[in-house]
Amino acid sequence: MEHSPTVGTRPFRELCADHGLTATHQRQVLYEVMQTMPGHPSPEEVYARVKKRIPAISLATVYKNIHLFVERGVLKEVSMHHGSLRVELNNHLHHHMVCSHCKAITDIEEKDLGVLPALQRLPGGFQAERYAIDVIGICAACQKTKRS
Amino acid sequence: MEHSPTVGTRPFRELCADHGLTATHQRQVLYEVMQTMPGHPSPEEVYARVKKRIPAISLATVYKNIHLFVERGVLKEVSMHHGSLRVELNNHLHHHMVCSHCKAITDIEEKDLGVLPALQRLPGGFQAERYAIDVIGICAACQKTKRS
DNA sequence: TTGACGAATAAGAATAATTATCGTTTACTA
DNA sequence: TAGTAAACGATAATTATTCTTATTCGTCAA
Repeated sequence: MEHSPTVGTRPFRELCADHGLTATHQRQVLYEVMQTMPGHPSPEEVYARVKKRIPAISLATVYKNIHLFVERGVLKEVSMHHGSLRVELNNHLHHHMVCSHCKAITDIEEKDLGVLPALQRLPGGFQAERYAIDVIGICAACQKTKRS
Repeated sequence: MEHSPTVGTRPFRELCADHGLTATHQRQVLYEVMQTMPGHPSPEEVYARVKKRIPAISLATVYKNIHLFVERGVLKEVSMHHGSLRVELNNHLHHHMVCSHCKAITDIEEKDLGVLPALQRLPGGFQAERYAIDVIGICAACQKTKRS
């Protein structure tokens, strides 16, 4: 099975350099796997997928690198109404709709939600970097199965 | 040590009745303790405080009643960029500023943030009930202790 | 009022999720 | 290519959450 080792590799190395991370094989696979999981995967789910490509990888490594990615801005932590850590790639701007009944999280585009006014001059000298909006309510499926 | 058992008791019983909860001693203490913790306490922190008044209480009881309070709308779950559940009294409308460095959460009034346009007609037939905004950034204290 | 019944509760046990530790291996720099 | 710091993997420890069960609470009929 022929493949070019440089395809996809260079962008990842650049990404690591940009974020001050050393580029390890495990991290690259972790990152690639998460690119194929567009939702809000749990660490266990990511681990299961990565294990197919690196059977010897440890769950602790997955946790450590997820936290590291979050810390360095490669991933974004999704505010949780789950029982476990959830993340997503820090790609395009969107927010979340959280069903208060079944806890499902779905994405909503910023344009479908409207934009907040400027984030300058917040109380206490807080320096804003971004904002995350959770719209909380009842999803369509739960509306059907629920009386009143 | 004399104290009037009705002071503070009746409002709590009313609150329970309003939310369809039976008024138990543990719940009352839990509620009273949380009133003295205006921030966004974790279950462990609440547990530590409650234990001073009810040494026999179990952490599980704290968790269960916190969840129950959230379910019935007495408490509100704070969207977390913490590793653990955080709650607050469900009092007035505000959002949160989360420091991505020290994880502190401070409240921000809705008027200081601006208001979102209407929440009608969301994609997928999602029925919105409320929204919660997290402004993520660096708090004043962390700005000082951080180079570049 | 009192006692039996059913529902709701609290405690502790059990489980799940996450983090810390530590010996070994790997990646970057000179 | 050797030196050094960082990362890895295994597993233990800790923390968070759920489950189970004995007990308690409130109600209602006698």
